[in-house]
Amino acid sequence: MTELPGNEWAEATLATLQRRGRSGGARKAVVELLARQRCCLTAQEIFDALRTAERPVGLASIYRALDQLSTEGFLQKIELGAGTTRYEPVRADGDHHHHLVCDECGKVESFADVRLEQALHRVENATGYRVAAHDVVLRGACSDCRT
Amino acid sequence: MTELPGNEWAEATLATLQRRGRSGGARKAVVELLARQRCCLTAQEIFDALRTAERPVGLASIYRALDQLSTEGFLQKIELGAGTTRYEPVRADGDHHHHLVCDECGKVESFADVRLEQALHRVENATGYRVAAHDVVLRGACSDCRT
DNA sequence: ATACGTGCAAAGTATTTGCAAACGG
DNA sequence: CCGTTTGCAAATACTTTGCACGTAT
Repeated sequence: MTELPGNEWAEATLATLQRRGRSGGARKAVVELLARQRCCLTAQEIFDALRTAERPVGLASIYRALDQLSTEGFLQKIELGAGTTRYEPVRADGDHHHHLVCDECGKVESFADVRLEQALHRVENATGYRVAAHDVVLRGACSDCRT
Repeated sequence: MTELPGNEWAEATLATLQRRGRSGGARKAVVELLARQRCCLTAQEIFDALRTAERPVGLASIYRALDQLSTEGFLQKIELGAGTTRYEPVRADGDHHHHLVCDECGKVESFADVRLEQALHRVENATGYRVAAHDVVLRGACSDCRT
């Protein structure tokens, strides 16, 4: 039986941190919450979720955890243009995706497309940059909101 | 002789606004400054540029102008992930492009790629959304900064 | 013990808003 | 004139930081 992919990521992340002598309850709660999500969360959403359901964690600790985890490559920062930064797990592989935002209702979904990735890689190789990451955001009206 | 593309955009934008009974010196200065840029600017950069060189404009007026102009489709909002929003003219055509950011020095460049656009359009049609815009950002180390 | 983690409150930034005065047709 | 625009200052929203206390090894 394979585990839920989220748990796998959480366990690997926490194990790596612990090996580096970094452990702590607040960060652990953040990691475990993110592992269970299907899409990216904001710091405030994490704060609210942990406050009511699990282990309350100070907002500052959440920001610190998110900053560390994304700097160390466990999380990806995602800017969807609404003034708040979102974060989501960087899972082992096969899960690379991008985001689709509904300008009306704010809904966020994800999508993946192999040909898009191929086109991106071609461009990346042509830039002269050592490209470390790419983000694609599509904005529009979702099927519920298109009038 | 064709005009500079920037002036063309500025004139069309200001003329349209004026037809709608909307005119004013601060917004005009913002439009004319943006028209002369080769890449996207932040509100603060616009403030600084106008303060020293042209017509001083209050920061609040700059934010208001940028908000109106992007809502009305004259400007595109660009989020490059540094916590500040950038804006650039939406020119008539043939200038559709995306951005390349150096994580080390902060430099921003633009690029365009037909095959990337084709891949994006294919994806957009498959989403079920009415996609109004798309943004692509590549991040990495530029040729000067890659060690 | 020693280094890391955490929460709170205070400080910072980026952006928005209320309002009275100035402007434009 | 009358609606729009502007600048200032105050307010807001998000995020970061200083610091004293708590925790893990």
